[in-house]
Amino acid sequence: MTFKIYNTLTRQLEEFVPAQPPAVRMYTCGPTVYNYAHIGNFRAYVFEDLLRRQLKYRGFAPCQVMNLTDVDDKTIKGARAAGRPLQKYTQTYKEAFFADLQTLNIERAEHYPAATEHVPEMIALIETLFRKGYAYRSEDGSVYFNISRFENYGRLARLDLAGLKPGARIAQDEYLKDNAADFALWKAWSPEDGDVAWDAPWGRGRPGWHIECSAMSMKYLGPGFDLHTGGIDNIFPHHEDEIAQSEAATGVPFSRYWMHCAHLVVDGRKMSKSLGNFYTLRDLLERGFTGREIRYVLASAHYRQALNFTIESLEAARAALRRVDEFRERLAAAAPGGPASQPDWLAQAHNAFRQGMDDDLNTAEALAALFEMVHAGNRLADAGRLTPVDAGAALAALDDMDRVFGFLAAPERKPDEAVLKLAAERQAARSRRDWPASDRLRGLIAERGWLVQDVPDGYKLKPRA
RNA sequence: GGCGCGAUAGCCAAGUGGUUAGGCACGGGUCUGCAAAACCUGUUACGCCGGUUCAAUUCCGGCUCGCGCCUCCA
Repeated sequence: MTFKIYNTLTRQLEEFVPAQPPAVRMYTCGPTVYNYAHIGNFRAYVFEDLLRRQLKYRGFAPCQVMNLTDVDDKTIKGARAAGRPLQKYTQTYKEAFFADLQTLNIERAEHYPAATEHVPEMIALIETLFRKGYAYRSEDGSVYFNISRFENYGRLARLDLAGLKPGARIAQDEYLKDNAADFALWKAWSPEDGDVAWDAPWGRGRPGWHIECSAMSMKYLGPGFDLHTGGIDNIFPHHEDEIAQSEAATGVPFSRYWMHCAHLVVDGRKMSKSLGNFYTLRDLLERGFTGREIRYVLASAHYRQALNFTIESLEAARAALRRVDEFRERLAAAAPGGPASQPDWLAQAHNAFRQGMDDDLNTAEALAALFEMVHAGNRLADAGRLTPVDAGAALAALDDMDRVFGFLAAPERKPDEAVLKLAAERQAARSRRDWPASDRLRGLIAERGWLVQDVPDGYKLKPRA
């Protein structure tokens, strides 16, 4: 069995074979730090995290670079509006971004280069493009890439240049380019930029968005690398432009595999502030959902399929995870231990999990395999036929699957003294068969966020979540 | 206009030329002082019209509806 992925470049399912296994050099387009990232952004980051974890699971050693765009139109505008220096402004959102990654149990990449710290590299790259005749300076001091010089332009997006229709989205008079389809490598300083500017041989200004990713990927991964990922909307123009710039400058193929994550919609509609269906991660946490539940929802659909995100799906995630947690608890209670075992029901589920993930990260299939395992294990346990050895093996399988899923481990929460005391009082009331007092105490405990469950030999306290 | 994607049960969501995906919700049951939780169990769906085929939700064609991108949106 091999790890297959859908390569946007060829529009085909391909076996993933990095240039120098086990190393995998991968670049993932990161956030523009002008605001809190929203749930749609995080779908892409969770997808990339699943990919990263799957690579590790398969024995690869990823070196992942995720850029932080901390200078562009939006960051400059946002900083001005906030009346703060650009660096201070973006710092706030960089920190929020990393906190959010942690909330979602997203593993850290090896490198998080910030655009503002790599301007010299970008200038050098643009100089190379000048030298090779791909770049030109316009009257106002901006620099553009001449796409007519790059014959493969449009290959990734499958766009026919002749079919490009200059439409409403392009302000023809905004920039002074030779060809409307040319894109900016460098933007000449304008008064709105304030003190956000760098000196370059061709004039003062700031780098364009695309050149940032080319310069930083080359610096950390070399001129050509294995895998590049991002949101589907980045295919054109961002990734197309990255390819053009990079290959024009280096003469070697840029990324060999490209993977793109489909969009997330909320309640079946594109997320937008005016529809009131726009969520940041923080919004959802404030509503009482956990990062774990959110991660589950984001991971539960195939990454190339539009994901319909709803509050109900978060509630479904909560219930599904509770079931996994109960199963895990049950396994742990079976006093597992002894020699390793691999009963059929477990091997089957475990294999189905691997096959699902190997098949272009089919998380929905892998998740189904997980629940097949829960189901089979519970049945055996109910029948009193789950041996401690098999329970231990099942626990190990859960942990193994969680290397990729990253949401199977139940967070530990301990009730405080007051709750423990109430629960003890309730138990006392129960033993003297004082049901009204017992029920009243159950209510008090619930108010403190805990659920009492009566079990044969006493009671259990569960967070109400 | 160009390129591309989708339509699967109440909701979410895989997949397959014939054999139960899975989750949530709901019904029934076990357990329980009552509950809750948990577990077991049940509900057999593939937009429309043609075609190919012994057999189509799956392949082909058309249609309808919805969505994305088409110059700096994950």
